[in-house]
Amino acid sequence: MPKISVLKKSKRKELIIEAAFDLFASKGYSATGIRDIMRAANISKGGIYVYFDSKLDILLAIVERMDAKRHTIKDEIDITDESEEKLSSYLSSRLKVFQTLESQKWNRILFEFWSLPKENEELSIILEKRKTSFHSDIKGIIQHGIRMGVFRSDIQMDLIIYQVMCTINGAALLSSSFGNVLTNEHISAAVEMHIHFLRKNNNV
Amino acid sequence: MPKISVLKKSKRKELIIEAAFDLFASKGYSATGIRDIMRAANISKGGIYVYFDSKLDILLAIVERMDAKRHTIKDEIDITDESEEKLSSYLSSRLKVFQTLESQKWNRILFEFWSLPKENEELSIILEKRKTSFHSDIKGIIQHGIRMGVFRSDIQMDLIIYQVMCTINGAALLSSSFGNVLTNEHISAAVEMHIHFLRKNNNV
Amino acid sequence: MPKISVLKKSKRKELIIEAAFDLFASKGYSATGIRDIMRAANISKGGIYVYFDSKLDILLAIVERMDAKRHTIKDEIDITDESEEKLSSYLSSRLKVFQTLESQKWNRILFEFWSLPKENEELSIILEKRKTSFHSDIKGIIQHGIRMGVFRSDIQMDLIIYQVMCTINGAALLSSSFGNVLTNEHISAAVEMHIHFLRKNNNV
Amino acid sequence: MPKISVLKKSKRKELIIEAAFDLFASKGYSATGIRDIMRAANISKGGIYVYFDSKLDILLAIVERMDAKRHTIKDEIDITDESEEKLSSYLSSRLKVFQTLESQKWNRILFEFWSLPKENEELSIILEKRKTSFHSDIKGIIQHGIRMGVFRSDIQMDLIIYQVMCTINGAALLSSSFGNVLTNEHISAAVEMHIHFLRKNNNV
DNA sequence: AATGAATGAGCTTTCATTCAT
DNA sequence: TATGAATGAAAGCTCATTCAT
Repeated sequence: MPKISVLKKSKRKELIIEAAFDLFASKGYSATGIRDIMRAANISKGGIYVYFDSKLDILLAIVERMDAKRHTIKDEIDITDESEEKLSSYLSSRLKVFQTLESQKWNRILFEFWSLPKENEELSIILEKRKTSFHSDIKGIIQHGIRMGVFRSDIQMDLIIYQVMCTINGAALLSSSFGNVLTNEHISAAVEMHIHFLRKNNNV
Repeated sequence: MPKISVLKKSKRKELIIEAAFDLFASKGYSATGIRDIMRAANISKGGIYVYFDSKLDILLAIVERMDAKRHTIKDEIDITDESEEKLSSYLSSRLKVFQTLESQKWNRILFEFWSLPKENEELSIILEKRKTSFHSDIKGIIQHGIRMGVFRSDIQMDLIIYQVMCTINGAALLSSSFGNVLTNEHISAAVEMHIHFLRKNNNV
Repeated sequence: MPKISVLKKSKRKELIIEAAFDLFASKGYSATGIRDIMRAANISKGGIYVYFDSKLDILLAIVERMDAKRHTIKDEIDITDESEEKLSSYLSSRLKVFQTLESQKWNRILFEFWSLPKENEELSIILEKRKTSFHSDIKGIIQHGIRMGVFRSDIQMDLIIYQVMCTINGAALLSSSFGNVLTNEHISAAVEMHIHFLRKNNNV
Repeated sequence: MPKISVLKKSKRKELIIEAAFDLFASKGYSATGIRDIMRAANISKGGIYVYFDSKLDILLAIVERMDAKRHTIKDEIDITDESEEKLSSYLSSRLKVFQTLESQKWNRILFEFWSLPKENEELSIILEKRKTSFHSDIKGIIQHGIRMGVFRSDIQMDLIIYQVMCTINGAALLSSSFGNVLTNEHISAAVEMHIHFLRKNNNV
């Protein structure tokens, strides 16, 4: 049996994560067996347990990565200052992510766990945190817009946050699970609609 | 004599479907075992296989039912005539459904399978059909609005359909899996935003 | 595949216990696999789990039996009244048991768990109880003898109990694990020695 | 130069044996993993296999050592001459050993293998030898006592040997596995009882 | 129609051992 | 000599499904 000892330890771990990521995305976490990962990563059954304590541990490593990337996106957006642009840029950044294949895979994995009961506490906490920070991100942006006098203040904060979250989550679902490609035009239209609705001097 | 046993038979089947429906919604399809269903439906293990060929078969029966109900909703809406109202009523009807516990359960089940579509061909076809008819429903309503001269025509049909689907699916996800309660205010705001965006004499 | 459905449920359970008992005695508990038991009991892997929750559960069932039998022995002895005879009869009954093949098997299983660390709490408690009741049985008999004036009272109770326990446990070990056959002569000699040592008018 | 490395080598080996000895005694042989030994001996997994061919090989090395020590004990006793004292001193020496922590550890290891003798042939032979030499040691001492006219000759040799072995093995079991501390008083009582039984002018 | 004992492929995980470095 | 990543057989156990009753 050939031993790929040329690959460094970290490379091997990376390989397993990537293989598992693809499999979790396409077959689903619970339908993916350690055997599948082992075959895809070209490693023996026991070999996987050198790098990970359990199947769940592999998932957690994947989720950690997703989180790291998500933070990167938010940080990039935070630099912009003008309020209306801030929402536009936040929304379109978030949606643009869904155009990547990687994000589509991520979302598939996420949906499996969001829709399932809290099997694992650690995971539940991570996902709950994601949701909360998601919510507060949007809140912050919109509040800022209102304070700046660009957004109307006669609308309940909660309602608009809900709507933005609907759009983002809906787009995530459509692009990742339903196979509807999300084009730049779709994104622009979505952004336009939300801004339009929020803008102050809108004669309704 | 035979009529009673037929009735009894269908009652038993009904019982299994209902038990499975609750379990699939709360624990998830793959996490639900035949044992769980058997206990919940107060039937023996072998007894289930009198009415269903497999666990998947139970799911399929559930999905079929969901489809039947969905059509009912659409048919009710089709009666209204005036265009703007038509979209309002379609959208709010669709969203209102998500306020019911039953729909939340349905969505949980659906999401598990939307995110893992390739497992079973039969199921994939059903879900694909749902999506297509969903799409054409919205298309029809908006086209009608444009023809009526109430909706602006300078916008690409595809984009607005996508947006409506995002909102609906996002609301489904939020209400069923994320635990965000969908109030009438949320619905009104969502409807308002979409109508606002589509209305003809909107000075952008 | 032939189904031995003629055998009643309890018979099947009995079969598994007996197969496991023999295997645990000859190969040891931890060296015996579920697969070994399954083959010996002519049952499928899953079939064992119809009757027992785990491998440990099988062992516990065996230990329960042992306990039941042990109590029978003690109860039989309790009937005798005259003190010296009481110890003789207790000691020789206990030792005679070691002549049976079944007891030898039991002891082998016991020794594996007595010498091993407390892997399972439930088992530890059972074994600890056995030891305690063992100790108090002997104590009761000897105290009675002293009260009756047949045994000398100048000896420390603790020492004689320890000696009796040494002899019994040593005989158990020799007969079950070392293969030394325990004859009636051995038993008589052992009894004689202990009585001799305990008798009142012994000029030391 | 080579001498130092030989010394180092044996030190390493020593270290492994000691670590394994403690672990086998406390956790049991089969429950102790190579990982445990490796950590306790501060050596890498592969490193162990430089000095030992297998886990069993480590055990064999431990058993060999035990044997060496046992012979030392017997040799020390052989010097004494007067018969009654000879047995007293043999018995009490043997029992006194059980007061040491090291011997308790040894016994725990031994009991695990005495009760499962067929696993390894080499080990079986060693243990069988131990038993035989044990037997002949006692035989020699008692025969000598009879020849000297101190012990009665109306008793079957076999029976008394069996009894002595019972006491010794019983004490080993009680002290090492049952946690019953063996005091000097226990030992004296045991010796006294045996001598008492064997002495010539005993009016039974 | 209904039961539940029985099946066996499948699961994740462990572990003594090997071997390229 | 020493390392530890890699191996793969085997472990205990689960579960949808079958089938004699």
